[in-house]
Amino acid sequence: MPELPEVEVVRRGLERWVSGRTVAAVEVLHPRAVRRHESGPRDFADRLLGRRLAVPRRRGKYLWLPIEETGTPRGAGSPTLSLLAHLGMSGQLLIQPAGTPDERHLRVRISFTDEGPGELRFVDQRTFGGLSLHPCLPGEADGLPDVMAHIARDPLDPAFDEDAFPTALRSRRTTVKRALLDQTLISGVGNIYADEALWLARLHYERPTATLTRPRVSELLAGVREVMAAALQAGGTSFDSLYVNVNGESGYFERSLNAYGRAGLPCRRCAATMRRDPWMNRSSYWCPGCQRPPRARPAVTRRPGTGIRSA
DNA sequence: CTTTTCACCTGAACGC
DNA sequence: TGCGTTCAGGTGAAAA
Repeated sequence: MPELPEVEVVRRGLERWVSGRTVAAVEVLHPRAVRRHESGPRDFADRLLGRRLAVPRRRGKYLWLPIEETGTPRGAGSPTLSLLAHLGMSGQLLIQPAGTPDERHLRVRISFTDEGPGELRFVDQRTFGGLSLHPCLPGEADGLPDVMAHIARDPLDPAFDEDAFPTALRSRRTTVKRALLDQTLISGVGNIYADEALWLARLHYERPTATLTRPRVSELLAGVREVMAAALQAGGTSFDSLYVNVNGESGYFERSLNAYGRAGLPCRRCAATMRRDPWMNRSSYWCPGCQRPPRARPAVTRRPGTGIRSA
């Protein structure tokens, strides 16, 4: 289940093995893998052919390779087209020597004009992920695809707005975990690292965002960064065997997880028995000892002219 | 406009 | 053994 750290590991792999290479052939083995490319698989392949891929970029869980302009000096101007990749639940980008037997769930193969280390393969069992080509937002030097305009900056982005985040989170009328998973508010956080960050910040996932003070939100953000930094340090982590990094090596990190997957086990901080709650067709893992559930409050109604009163 | 729900997908694990 | 059910969960369209 790739979240930001895993995607960053893949980005680094692509930077090393794919940057600067020219596309020689594109084979789409499953049309669903390029469904976000609206002009279809044929157009996807045609547009990539003969183009050179620039240094990959990332925002949250999205990864893209700007297409270098042809006929202009390298580095001149901003890119106008980018190859966007999202790994979804089970996507992998693999570098494989030509001739390596196809993976069972191989969806797209991109080969290059040079000898190089091999071809780029997009493998995805559940086909939630995919590849697509998009125009870039004008003026974006990084070639940000236009379809990503609504994706917030992630907490490892130097341009992430520290001051605006607590205000924005507190103004959402929802609960704190929902807010963490809202990619238009903060990107890159998925179910696993959300639970980890909440555990670090001693916050229950159902805490209404409006009840958090700005300092508490900042602590939570620090928790998000801490768990992401640790995962990145460990080489991008996911214990789901479906996740493999760009070179095909699995990343494993479960020993470092304090909340996710630990139902029935003692909390590493207070020794209380960890719990798993069904939550939005998913799971939330939490410690009843140090992440106190919010007290059930009476419903609050707003009436024009009378301010806020309890029902 | 904001917030919530649900379809999309496959395969491992599990219960009977 | 085999069959049906549950679970995993990011995204965005649709609904509320």
